[in-house]
Amino acid sequence: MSTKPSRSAGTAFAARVLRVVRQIPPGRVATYGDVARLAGRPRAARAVGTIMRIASMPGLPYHRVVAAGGLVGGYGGSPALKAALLAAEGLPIKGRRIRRFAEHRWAPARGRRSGQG
DNA sequence: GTGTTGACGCCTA
DNA sequence: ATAGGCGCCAACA
Repeated sequence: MSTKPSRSAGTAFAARVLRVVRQIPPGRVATYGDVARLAGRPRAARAVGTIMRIASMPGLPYHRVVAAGGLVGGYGGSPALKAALLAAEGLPIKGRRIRRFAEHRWAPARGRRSGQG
């Protein structure tokens, strides 16, 4: 096994980021900072955006990753689409922001992994 | 190895 | 609420 990770969006951090995003359930959202933190790099919120843009995989709810404060943030293609997707999941989108963001903010299962298969 | 860019975060005016 | 600036990390030329 290689002692060094792969490059080009194949880093361990990138894999962790995708893993976290995949855990975000419908109707909930997490911030780039939260994903970065859960991925092991609490200061890499910006890098999270970079990774999602590069290592984007089909099937992952990238639209559920928003900026701090409940701001919808950016999105590949069109931020408006991101807001529309969130609104379609029942989130109270107000312009470029989510109302009562704290109540819709997602948190990973603690103690045990929710992944049961 | 260096410099620039970017789906960010927080502070200050 | 709006605008400007600095710091952080990873990908890319």
